[in-house]
Formats: sequence, C-alpha cells, structure tokens
Amino acid sequence: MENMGEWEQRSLVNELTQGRELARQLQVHLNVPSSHESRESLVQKIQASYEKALSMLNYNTSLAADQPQPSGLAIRMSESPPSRSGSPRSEDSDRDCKEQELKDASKKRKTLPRWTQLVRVTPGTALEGPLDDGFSWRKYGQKDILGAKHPRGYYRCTHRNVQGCLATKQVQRSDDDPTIFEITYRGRHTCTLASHVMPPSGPSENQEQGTCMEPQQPEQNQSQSQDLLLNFQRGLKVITEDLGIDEPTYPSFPYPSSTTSNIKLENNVFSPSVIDNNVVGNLSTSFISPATSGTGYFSMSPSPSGMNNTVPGNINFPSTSEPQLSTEIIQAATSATNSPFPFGNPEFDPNFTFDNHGFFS
DNA sequence: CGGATTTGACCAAT
DNA sequence: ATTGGTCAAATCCG
Repeated sequence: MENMGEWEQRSLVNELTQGRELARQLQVHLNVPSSHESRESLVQKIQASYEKALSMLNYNTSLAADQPQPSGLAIRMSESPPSRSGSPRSEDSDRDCKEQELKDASKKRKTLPRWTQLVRVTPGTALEGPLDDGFSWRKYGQKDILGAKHPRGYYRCTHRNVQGCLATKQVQRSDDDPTIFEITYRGRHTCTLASHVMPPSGPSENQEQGTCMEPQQPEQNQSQSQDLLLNFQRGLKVITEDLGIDEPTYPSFPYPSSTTSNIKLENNVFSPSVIDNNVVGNLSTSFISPATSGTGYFSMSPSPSGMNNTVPGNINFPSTSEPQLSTEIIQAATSATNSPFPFGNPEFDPNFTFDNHGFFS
C-alpha cells in the first residue's frame, strides 16, 4: 500500500490527461452539430475522469492524514485531537467496556468530511420523505434543533456494522420552505453497493479500476451520481455546500451532467493546513502552490440559523447547459473548524479555472 | 422473526 | 448549562 505512490501518481496523471483530452474533444464537438449523445457521453467521461482522479487524490491524502505515517509528521492538526487516547475516562461507570471502540470511532468522526446539500423538492413531484440518494440509510436518531421548526433526522449507513461504513447523513427540513431539505453528509461510504447502474458508457481506455485500492469509492460514486441524476430528473434542485475542509477525503459529489459545478472541492481539500502529508507533496507540489491559493472560493455565508438558504441568487451560473433539468448546484466551501476563511462575497467566477496548470502538467 | 424506526436518555462539544 | 449527536430499548412493519 505504501509504495503504490508511484503507481497512483501515474494513474492520476493519466486520468487528468485523459480528462483534458476529452475536454478538447468536447470542444470540437461543440462547434459541430454533432449528436447530443456524443457530447453527453464526453461530458460523462470527463466527469468520470475527474472523479476518479479526485478519488485517488483523496484516498491518498486521507490515508496520510488518517494514520500517522511513519515518515513523520502526520499533521492531524486542528485543535481537537485530544490526547485522550490514554484513558481519560475514569468516571464513566456506565458503559465503559465498549468505551474503547466508541472512543476510536468518535475520535475519527471529528475528522470526517462533511458537506451539505440543499435539496429542493419541486412541488408537483411527489417525492417526500425518502429523498433517496442511492444509499441505504438507517435512521438512528432525531432531534429538535434550536431555531428550527422541524426536527433533524440522523441516519447512518445500513451496513455500518457489517462493512464498517461510517457514512452518515443528517436531514433537516427547511423552516419556511418545506420543499427544501438540507442534507448533510458525513464521511464516505466504504460499503460496497453492488448496484452500479452506471453504464460503462464506453470502454474508456485503460480504466482499470483502482484495483489495489481499498474497497472504496469508484463505483459508488458513479452509482450515486446516477441516482442523483434520477433525482434531478424528478425535478429536484440540489445545492451543495461543501464543508470538508479539515479532512482530505473528498466530497466527491455526484454532479449531474450540468456543467457548472465540479472540482473546486480540491482547494478545500488542500487547504494549507492539511498539506504536509508526503503524498500530496509527491503528487504535485505545484498544485499546492499559493498561486491560486484561492482559499475557499465563493461561499455563501453559512448563515447558520438564518436558514434563509434560498439559493443565493447572486450566484449565477454561467450557463446551465441543461435547462431541462431545473437543477442548480452550488458549492460553498466553509471551514468546518479551523482554517478561518474570510468568507464574504460569494464571488463565483464563471471562468473558474482553478489554476489547473500546475495541476495538469 | 428480523430489520427498521421511534424516542428518551446519555454523552460530548461549545 | 445548553445544544447537538448518538445510543439503545421499545416499538413498528413486512
């Protein structure tokens, strides 16, 4: 595992290169009255490439950050890592036996990535409670939240015990606009859903799975995105708000085929604080370069209790290439804990080329 | 009967 | 002390 760095790196570059190439092709297609399908397919491939690349990156980084690597530092920074690993608990008399395990779990939980997604259920399409996103969730709690009209539901992956999948999500209905649900995901699914509906969409060259990787993301993402797509088609509006700052894992979001969105997550992921880790260093030092160090881009003020949500109208998308789907995606980066970003103006530059030079080369 | 949900209590973080 | 998140026993549902 450790030494798959090189391999990984190469694959990563491959993916990205491929993505670039595909993008070029797409560009060509745009100038020619080609079939929608081919374009669509290109877009999908591009996205697939990016997602793949992202997963590789994140997988690595998460690894590096998660386990104190021998090579040194494993900065897990942040204020939280209490050195309680010892056995601080002297009082807890109740359920101490399992403490250990739980301890670990909860400890990690802190560093789990989070990202929020505002989902609007367009009236008319009867899609209420479930809000299925492709995964099977098991509700484990519900709580009234201060200042919120509706209670918040807590869900965790059904296969948590079986496969140790730590993914969880919280669903909260908006105060005034009952058609909006705020879904906060935490952690990634590590469970294996054998339901990849994703049409391979063509033999993309050497898309061999990340084989040596852990049983993790690849397909999942896809199936998930598939599902989301479904949702979109049902008339959902999805706004995402990314929170995965302090932790490398990727928000890896299933972006529907609508252009806009994508990728920016990375910047967060590599927020200066997290850097360090050998892996990233190897992968692309330039990437981290302050160049765009553009902290966390746009970002609609988290307006915690305000709830107002209502899709900050100011953020206008360049051109939602898919008008048919009334979907909108917004991603706001917010720092979960530290990394005080100077939020402020949701400037979301349509050009939005997050300096890929360094990245791609 | 097994798995999911409900719900109040417990725990941790602020 | 307050609030959000999780646990787990009781309950519900197929």
